[in-house]
Amino acid sequence: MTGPTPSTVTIRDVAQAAGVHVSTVSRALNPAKRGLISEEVLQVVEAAAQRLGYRPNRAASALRTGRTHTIGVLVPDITNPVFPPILQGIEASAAARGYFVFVANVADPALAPPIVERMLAQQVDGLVNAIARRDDPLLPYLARMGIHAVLVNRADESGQLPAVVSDDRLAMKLAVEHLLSLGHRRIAHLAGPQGVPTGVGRRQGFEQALRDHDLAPAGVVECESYSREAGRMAMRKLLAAPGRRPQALVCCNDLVALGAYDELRSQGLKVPQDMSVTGHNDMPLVDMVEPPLTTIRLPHRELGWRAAEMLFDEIEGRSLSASTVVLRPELVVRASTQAPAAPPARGRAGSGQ
Amino acid sequence: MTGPTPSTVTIRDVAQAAGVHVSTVSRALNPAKRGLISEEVLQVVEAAAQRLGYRPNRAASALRTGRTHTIGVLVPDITNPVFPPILQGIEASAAARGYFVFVANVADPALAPPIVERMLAQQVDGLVNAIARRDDPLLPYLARMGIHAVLVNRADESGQLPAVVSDDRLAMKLAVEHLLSLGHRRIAHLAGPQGVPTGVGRRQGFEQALRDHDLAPAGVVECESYSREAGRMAMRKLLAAPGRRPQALVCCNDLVALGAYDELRSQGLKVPQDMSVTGHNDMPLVDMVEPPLTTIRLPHRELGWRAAEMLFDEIEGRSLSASTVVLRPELVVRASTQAPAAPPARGRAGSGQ
DNA sequence: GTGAAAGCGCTAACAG
DNA sequence: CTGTTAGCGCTTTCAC
Repeated sequence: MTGPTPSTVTIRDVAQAAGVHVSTVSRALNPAKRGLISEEVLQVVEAAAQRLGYRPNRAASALRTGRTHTIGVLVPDITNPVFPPILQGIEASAAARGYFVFVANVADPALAPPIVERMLAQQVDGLVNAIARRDDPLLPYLARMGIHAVLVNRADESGQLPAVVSDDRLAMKLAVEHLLSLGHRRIAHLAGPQGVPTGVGRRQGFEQALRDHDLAPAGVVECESYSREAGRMAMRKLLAAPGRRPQALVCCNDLVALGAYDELRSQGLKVPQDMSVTGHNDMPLVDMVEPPLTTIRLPHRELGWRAAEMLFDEIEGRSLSASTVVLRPELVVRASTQAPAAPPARGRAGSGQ
Repeated sequence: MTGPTPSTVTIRDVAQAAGVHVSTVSRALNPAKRGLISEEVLQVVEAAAQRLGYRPNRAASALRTGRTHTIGVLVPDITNPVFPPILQGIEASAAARGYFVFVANVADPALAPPIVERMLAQQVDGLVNAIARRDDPLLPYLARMGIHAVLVNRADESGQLPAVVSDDRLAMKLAVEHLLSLGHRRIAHLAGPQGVPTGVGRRQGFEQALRDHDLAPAGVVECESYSREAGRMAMRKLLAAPGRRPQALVCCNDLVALGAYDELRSQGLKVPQDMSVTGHNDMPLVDMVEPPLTTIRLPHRELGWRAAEMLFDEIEGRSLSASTVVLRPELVVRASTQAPAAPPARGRAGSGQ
């Protein structure tokens, strides 16, 4: 924002103005090398650069050094409220370390390979991958090519690439034990798509948590996606199943839980009186829906931040030992969960049993 | 994803493998110039490129051509649900035209100039700016420097840069006339920060809409930001003002409306019985809060898409004539608005008046 | 239609 | 400490 700078002033112009050689300018302007330059020359060069409005050309230095100070981020859907905070964490880390972030919305997994190709053509220094799937061919590809990459939110089950994730088993344990402590015994699960790691991780966590208390699921239905509509369909399926209706429902995600709300309401059932419901993610506004949703809160921003930090460390040669970082989720209790109603036609027992 | 490509294979390697000169390879691989090459050479070159796993180095072509096929996007807060759809639109347009998008979260306007500097150093071909403020020094700077830039969501009041925005006056007119048609006469406004264009545009739109019906605002309070907490504070202020309580409230934004909900509830007032409330943006889940929010829906994704298209056209020399594109918002009626209660101590009149 | 040659702006040996 | 030199990979005149 200093004065009316015309256009392309190069290191050569600065050198000329300062009366030194271009390489001296290069060194003077490079924080890592300015120690090699005498104080007075430094002054002159900086003054000249300032005065001319010099702005280094990263494309040129990239060509020479092979480093662009640029990373790519792959997300499945920016519009899903889980990702903006993750992105924010990544971006904050990048900004702090002088990197820029390409964001690509990879709506269809089939589009991932060409997008990655284009990113590599852009010479990105590394990738943060939030679109990992089970048996994803992209993962071994990245590993084999030696491309710096870190996964976020979804882990790499084959362990080839480092990842930063939330503890899905713990999350499910928290939800299940909360419901158990309320007195529920017939607990069902609306599971995430089994093609993505979080989908299976949470389902297994759910089942394990019940097993730890010698209980079995009162139903598990897989959702086609992590969306409200998919949640509604899954809920419909669950309610149509034979046998006693579950007392409580653990959902793989808040949107799915809200879809379950939709279906329950349309069938004349009330949350939490007729069924307790829990979500996962604690996305914005789930505290304002009716009833406010009991859910699991994830440190999304930190997920992104940590993943980016790992990536930069790797890029810059400070490779860590820890290959997978697991962050702790936490239970947030709201009004969508309560003790089950007393069994009908048996008198109103206390909460004893 | 084709075979175990080692690392840096260049145009030179392809030329050698194909038995032609590098410039021939360059031409053959450039869609705009392949017409200059004979069919058979084309085959050979493409086969060689394929076989060797050649991937063009954009940093090199950028250095040569001055074009990076890269744009920068400046948003104030990725986490605000307004921006992800805008970003999605931008990204979709970019992907379709072979560009990548740097996303920078500019939390503090003071940080904008250095971020823009860094983006220009990265040789971005242009900028989409969603952080314009009133009297923003960045705008004349961009214009003066001849940097390709398009504003989204917030307009440039000085008209120096093209912009794609929603029609804020129309939005307010829709909200106000909806409330008038319900029978409200004492209508107040929680206004957005007057430092940003949307804040003043909506306030003016609100006032104008009332004036068109020979009415005056029943109160206008400015929020410190577009947040729920700021909405709550503003609501508190409005309720503390002397005079009769407004019957209806037009909010600058959904989050602010939800903050108003918070405060109304804590003062024992009910929406919509005691006060009708409208929002703006129709962000996800406002249809699920209690009561579901009447609001104005904006074509956010299209806002982003159009802005990006304008930018690319400008970059590629197809400059448009239209400098500002104004998109139409639409009213979405839900349960937070209803006819005012009959005046107390006057009997229960019908909805006649 | 294809080759030759120069050079985009910068950095990194290698002298001195 | 500073100057010299070469060249990163690609595109683009200019010849032929």
